[in-house]
Amino acid sequence: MKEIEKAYEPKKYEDKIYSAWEKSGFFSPDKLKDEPYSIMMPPPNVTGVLHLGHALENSLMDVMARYQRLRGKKVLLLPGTDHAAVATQAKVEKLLMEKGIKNPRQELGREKLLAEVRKYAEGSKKTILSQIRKMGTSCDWSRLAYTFDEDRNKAVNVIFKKMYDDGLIYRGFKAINWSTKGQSTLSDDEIVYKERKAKFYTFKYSKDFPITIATTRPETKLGDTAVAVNPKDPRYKKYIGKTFDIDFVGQKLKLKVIADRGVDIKLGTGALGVTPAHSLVDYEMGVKNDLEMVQVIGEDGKMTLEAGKFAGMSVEKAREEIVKKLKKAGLLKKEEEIDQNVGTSDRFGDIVEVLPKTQWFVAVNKKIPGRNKTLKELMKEAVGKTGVQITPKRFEKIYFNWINNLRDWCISRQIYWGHRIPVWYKDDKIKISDKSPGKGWTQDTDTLDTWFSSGLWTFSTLGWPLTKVIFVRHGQAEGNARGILDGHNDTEWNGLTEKGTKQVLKITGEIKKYGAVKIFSSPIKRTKETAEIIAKELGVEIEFDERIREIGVGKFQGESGDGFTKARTEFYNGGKNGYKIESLEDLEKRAVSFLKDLNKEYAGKTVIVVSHGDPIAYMSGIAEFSKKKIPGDYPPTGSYIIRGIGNNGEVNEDLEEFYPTNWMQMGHEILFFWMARMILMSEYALKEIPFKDVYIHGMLRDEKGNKFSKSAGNNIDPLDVIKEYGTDALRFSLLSGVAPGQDQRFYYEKVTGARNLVNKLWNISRYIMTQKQSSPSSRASAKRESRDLTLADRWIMSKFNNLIVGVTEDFDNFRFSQAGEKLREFTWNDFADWYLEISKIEGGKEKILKDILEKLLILWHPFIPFVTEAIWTDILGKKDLIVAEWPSSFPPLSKGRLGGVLNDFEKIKNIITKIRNLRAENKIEAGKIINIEIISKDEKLFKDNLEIIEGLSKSKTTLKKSASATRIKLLAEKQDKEKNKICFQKELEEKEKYLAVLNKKLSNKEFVAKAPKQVVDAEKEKQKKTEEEVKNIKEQLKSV
RNA sequence: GGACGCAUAGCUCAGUUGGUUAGAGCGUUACAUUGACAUUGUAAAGGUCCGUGGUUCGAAUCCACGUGCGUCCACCA
Repeated sequence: MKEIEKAYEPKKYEDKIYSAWEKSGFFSPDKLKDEPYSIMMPPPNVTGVLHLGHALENSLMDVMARYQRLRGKKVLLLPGTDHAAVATQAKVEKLLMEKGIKNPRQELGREKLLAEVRKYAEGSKKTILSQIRKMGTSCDWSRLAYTFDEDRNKAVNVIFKKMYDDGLIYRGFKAINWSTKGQSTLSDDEIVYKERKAKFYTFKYSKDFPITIATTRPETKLGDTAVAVNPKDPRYKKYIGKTFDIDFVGQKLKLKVIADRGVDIKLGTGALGVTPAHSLVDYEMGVKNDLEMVQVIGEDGKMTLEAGKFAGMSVEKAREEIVKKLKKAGLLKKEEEIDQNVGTSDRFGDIVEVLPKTQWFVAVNKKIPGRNKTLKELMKEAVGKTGVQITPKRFEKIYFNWINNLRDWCISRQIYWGHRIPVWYKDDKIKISDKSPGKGWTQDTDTLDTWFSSGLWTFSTLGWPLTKVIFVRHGQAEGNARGILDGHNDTEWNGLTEKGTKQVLKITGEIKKYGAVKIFSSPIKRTKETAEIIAKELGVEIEFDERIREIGVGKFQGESGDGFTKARTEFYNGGKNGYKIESLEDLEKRAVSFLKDLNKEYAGKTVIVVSHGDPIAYMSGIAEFSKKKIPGDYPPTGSYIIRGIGNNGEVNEDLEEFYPTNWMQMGHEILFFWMARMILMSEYALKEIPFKDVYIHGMLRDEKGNKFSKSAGNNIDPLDVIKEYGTDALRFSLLSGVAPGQDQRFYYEKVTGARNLVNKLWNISRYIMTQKQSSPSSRASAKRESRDLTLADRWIMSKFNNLIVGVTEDFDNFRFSQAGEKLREFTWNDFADWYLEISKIEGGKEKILKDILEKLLILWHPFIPFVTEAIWTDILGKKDLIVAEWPSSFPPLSKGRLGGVLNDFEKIKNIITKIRNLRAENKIEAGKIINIEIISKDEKLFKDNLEIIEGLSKSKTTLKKSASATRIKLLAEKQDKEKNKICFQKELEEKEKYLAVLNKKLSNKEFVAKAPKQVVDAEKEKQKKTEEEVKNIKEQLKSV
């Protein structure tokens, strides 16, 4: 065996191991079998590099993916990135501005700016992907996706059209959130509220208006069209319904007094000015009361012409002026300072104005045609009992709370970077299309909210929108019955037989439920007849298409037997022998062209394709055409195969196989942005939940508990941590000592601890594998090799068995931290500190040690993949740890003996610890062998394990049988009597106190009567034991 | 205004459905160390589980109220 380094050196292994993993193919589910298990990576924004939060996410996903893979699942962990529309454009614009381009949008124009953003995004993407690799994430790179690539764009366009057709996406002139700095709309969720001081003005619009109102924004009052009061308010009842023409600081206003139950009688003056154009709440009141909208603030953040003489002023300036005028006119009643939450743009940072604008919205309160439910209702139903499970559960409440407050979602943005809204205009006509419908049409200039495409992530990554195709092979024809080879020509033996007709009727009944919208058929007689039967039964239209006809068999037409084989051979040889037979390539060409067209037109829908043996075998992928062997698998006549057909005409089984996804992890800050939208889109498009389980993790903070942020300058690059401590150490430190949903602090001591642990495991392995065959340190061990298992053996096996069960349970319940804790405890304490030390004494344990080590590495692998792999291959010389078999139990110990073994071994451990303790208390030098006498009723147990006791406590021990519990005597040593006495007294005190507690408990009649019997018995047991111990210590005390 | 979370050893945090003499890691103290590992070993010290009530045979755990910190949401005019 080659030399193994004393310490594990991550740098030497990690990159090498990662590329070996990639090469192995096990990152892809295509090489795995059995039950599918899927996790979608939350795609990081291409706004920069990954931070520690991403490192945490990668660790979480990967620990789960690897665990499931080891459990034998067919795991898909799908990687990707997010174009992050506003975030990315805002970032690039900022960079450009720093370079001196004052207004990038104006100066560069759409195309040039887009090119800049794309360049930045691509660079960022590259960095991010390499960082994900560094984290050891075992994702399937062959399925890498990007929210802004072609396939995802198609998904966006398809769903946009579907929602538009269903009336769920509409265009409307409404009050929306506007970022002046970003020159774009924002959804309600993109607003960050910041607390600030504001002046709260109480005033009258004019002398002749009877109601006093209060506001922090007098300038918006120029756009007021109503005053709202509570219908129950006696002060204002008489005015409700009346309209007043008034003069407000020189501006003519027409104010209607309206009643609204939402108005708080006690707040302010109990009346408020309603500005439908500049407040979302007022807007809703406006809709209810049919109020006019007067826009006094413009998109540039300045007062509009509607604001009369204030036009052109900034909002702040107008406010100042108005207050001045009110004061002068004696209309200002009160001016007080209050704390106010002001909405700001999360990406641009400026204060968000509300103003009216024509935008695109998703209607959340409108019934979906044919489903009699609103999107909001779908979202509500999807979470909880039978739907999505959220860990920890409390986030369900937060989710529902959000849903209840949900308004229509504004999805159009005025920025350039993002999916262009697939809407075209010509005069007053509107068309939804991904490309120009023709001359004179212009596309909407807006782009979509980034969360619109993120919402599709769980299924747009799996090939959606697929066309569901039911490939039907025609029913039995004359030719089939007679064994005659039929090409694509119509011949006299081409019609369906009676049996054929029956076959078709039968399958028609079966495929009815899929709701196909169209039948495509080969025009040849046997398929035509088949298609017609189906069409009649289902009432669906047929379209004949030459591209799915049977292959041309040239001169073999009408042959049977031998000709059949010849024709097939020729088909795969590409018709080289001059028979003029169609080749596989020919078929491929026309079939793929057909399927591509199909997917363009019927994405998201189901169609029936009636065709023949060869084309169906090819199109459905049941035969291995690539190997150019004559396919053995044919669909029999009158049978059908259902397949999803993807963008490139390929068979796509991913959606079928991996949806809904099994598990998703995310931070709580993204719950509404993302989780809610994914649920919305998935329930709407697929009528399914996007994932079965969501695991919410907390936010990472720095060692002081502050958020990581650029401005605070406390950012930590995960790569720096990896460089110094290794990926495994970083991963384990992020996953241990945390509870789901709870924020966690990152500090280096924790990483060091994890690094030490990794190294410990390395050295345990090194020791076990480099041990010379049996080097017993004492006399008896040579004999033992062939003997039965010792107590220590049985103990470690029981412990290990418990570990397997416990860790498995923890993983299954997403208790990663606890699984890690258990593993650490076993590895370091039980296995290394006790068992390994015992093995040095008892000897002959090579096999047990190796067995446990191997299985232990498997248990550890999800957490610390690199070091376990390094040990597995380099030290153990084994292969493919990544798909090793997760241990179920180890080894077969009868349950009855288990408890006894653990108990007995505890006694041994106790004795050893006590002796060590005695040594320390009496300051006996470490190497010295001391003489001990143990007097105990467990004398036999100690005798059987005397070697261990003596070896681990460095003592020479004599045993004496007694009826009572265990006593230890230190012989022939000058003992520190006083100290010993104090020691014993202290112990005695403790024990007596405990005994008193037990006595009290057991003398409580109610306890004995009402507590479960097990509990009472356990307490009695403890009482008995403690009584003995007390007696014992008392005796020892005497002898000191 | 509503909701949620946190408060456990000097520090950072675990603690699944109420049944332990309340745990871990780091730190601290003492001792040890050239054969797996100083990224180590052995031993020890260290807690009124925020407070007050309640439910219960039994509460760190459930309930109510209070205190301090944090987060989210909202028609905060």
